[in-house]
Amino acid sequence: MSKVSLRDLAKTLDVSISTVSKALRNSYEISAETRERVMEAARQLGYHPNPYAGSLRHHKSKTIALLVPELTNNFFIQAISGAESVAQERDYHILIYNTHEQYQKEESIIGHLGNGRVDGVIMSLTSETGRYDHLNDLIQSGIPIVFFDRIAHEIETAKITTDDFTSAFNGTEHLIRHGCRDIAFLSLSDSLSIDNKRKQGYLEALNKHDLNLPASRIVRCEGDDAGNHTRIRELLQAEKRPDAIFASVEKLALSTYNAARDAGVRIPEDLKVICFSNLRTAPLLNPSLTTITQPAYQMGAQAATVLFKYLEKKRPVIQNENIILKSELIPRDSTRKTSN
Amino acid sequence: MSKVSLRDLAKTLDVSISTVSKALRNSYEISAETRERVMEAARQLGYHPNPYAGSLRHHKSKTIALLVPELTNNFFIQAISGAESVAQERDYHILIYNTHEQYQKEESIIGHLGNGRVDGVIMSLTSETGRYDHLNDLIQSGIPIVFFDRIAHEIETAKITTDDFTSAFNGTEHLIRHGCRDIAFLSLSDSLSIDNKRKQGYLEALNKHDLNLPASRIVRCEGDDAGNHTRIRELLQAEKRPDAIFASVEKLALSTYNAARDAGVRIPEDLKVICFSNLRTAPLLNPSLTTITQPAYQMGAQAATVLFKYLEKKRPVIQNENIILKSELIPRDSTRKTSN
DNA sequence: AAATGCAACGCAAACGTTTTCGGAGTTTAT
DNA sequence: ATAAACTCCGAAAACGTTTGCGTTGCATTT
Repeated sequence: MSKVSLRDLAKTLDVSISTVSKALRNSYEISAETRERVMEAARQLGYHPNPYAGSLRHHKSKTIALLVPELTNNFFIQAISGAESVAQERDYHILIYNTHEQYQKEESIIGHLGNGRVDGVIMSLTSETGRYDHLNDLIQSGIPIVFFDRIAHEIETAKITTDDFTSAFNGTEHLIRHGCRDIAFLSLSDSLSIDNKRKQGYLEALNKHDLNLPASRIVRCEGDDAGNHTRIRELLQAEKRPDAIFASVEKLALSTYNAARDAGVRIPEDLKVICFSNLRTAPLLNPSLTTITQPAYQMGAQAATVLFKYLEKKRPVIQNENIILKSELIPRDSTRKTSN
Repeated sequence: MSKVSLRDLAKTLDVSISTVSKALRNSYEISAETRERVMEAARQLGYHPNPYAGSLRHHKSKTIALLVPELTNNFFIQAISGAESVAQERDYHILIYNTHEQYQKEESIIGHLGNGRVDGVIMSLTSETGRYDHLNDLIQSGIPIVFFDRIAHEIETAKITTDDFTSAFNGTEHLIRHGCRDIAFLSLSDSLSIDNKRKQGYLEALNKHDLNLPASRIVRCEGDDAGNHTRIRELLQAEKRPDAIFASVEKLALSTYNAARDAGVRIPEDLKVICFSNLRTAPLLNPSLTTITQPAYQMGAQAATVLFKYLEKKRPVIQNENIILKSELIPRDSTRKTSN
């Protein structure tokens, strides 16, 4: 039972190809009787239309691309899961690409998406991405992009984010209320919008509470886990170590846990830790980890919903729009007040 | 700058479409001079070939599908990541589908993959999947499938698994060596090959050590987290509770941690826990979790490698082949020997 | 001078659809 | 009875490629 085409159906039924095609699409031009015959034969022979032939005619692929900077990451996975659910409902297909936090890969992949392979793109930027020509080119060629989390402000389109500034502000205040005065901020990138917003929220909270900290309290980390580990360990073993760490992303908090263990620094007695995270095991950690949890699944679902809404129009140019969802601060033991 | 086709290039260069096409593919039929002119123009106008036109001609899409029963799952994500890396190297594209542990979805998605959308499939079965007609049909229609982890023995093709029997055997012996005599096994499915192998390994170890346990020590769990939680809590609060739990999958171990906390059962003093898991935070849990960790990334990469090897042949019929990778037992505190 | 060879290019078919248009046959209206 | 309208279907173009083959012009060989 090899592939069966319209032509095959037409031949066995002794009608024309166009009749078969119309019958399958319930055209009014076809009599009920032949329609039934065609349908039956299609079922019998296991006919499935060749998607690419249709794509070629319609300039629609019913496929979107999903670009993320990291795959083994709870946040992105949940977002992907959300987008996938919406796509499955709408009979869309999802091509997935890992940009590995590399601008060069992002550019290359976006380039390959040019000519009709996908109808639209959902993406989160690389931590290296500082210029947006490749993205603008794609949009110019008629393929809309919806951003989530790591967005490009400069591009006019729909962007799904969370209240990063407020969350970071609240998170920092949470630390201050629990007795911290020397809070280090672990940053991932200088070019990323979310990183900057979180940084600003952190600084604004310090400012409100008249805490003057040296610029070195903002520690710039990288993709490399091992490097981050030693960087954080040095921070914790320095002359004057911070009494709290605000990790801008989950993996930096995990590195902090490991580094603290190595350095003999107790959490939360010696060091309180909070971070943005979608870790399911946060309540089970030792100690349980205080997190700011983003609605990752909803962000992905929302991004897909917005994209599909526009894709169903004839000329899909997405309006500039900022959709901001709320994150949730979940206090746990890593920021628990201690006697000393 | 809208989409530019071969025809557009031909028109601006005042040559025929076929000349342009051949020039771009470095045909010997084209002079070096025109070849350069064409290349330059293509670069200038940002020409990218329409992938679907090519697919239509060649019956090759350079695309594969990846079906997993769950997305928010560390094992599957790492496997996906491995497959994606290999695919990106080879310029293949990956369509991703979540079957949500539902046979019906699996069947439907497989059905839609019939006519040329993909060149091949990499998948892990649903816990509900007990019949394989849909998969056989797909293979009959010329689209090869490579299984990983949750495989279908009945289908002749390449299958990537881990040494589930041995790992479960060793894991159970590990528990026995650490003083456990009443070990419960949390199972996920009766139809899944890996679940059965793990169960057999568990039973064989019990047998070797002359431990006779009632059949009720094998607890059949489900997809529903809440249900599992109460099921496990009841197990722990029963008259005579087990002194160890062997969770066949990660999420059942996490439910066990939660249930133990609810029931006031201490790990590892009252209950030792081991499980198959790819959790990055296993060392950071309270207590740290003893795991049998599968080489998930390598499994995905391996599956992709095997698939691509066959796809490059003319008639891709995959030989029956069992590729078995080794899992690693990593002892941690959840199975630590305690005084009492 | 005629025949042959070769280099460089264009024609056209094909992949599997969808859709416009026209045509044949039948029914309805005048 | 003739014209008009309607029903049902087929022919063919188009989407953007690739490729076998034919064609042209020129140089080389006899």
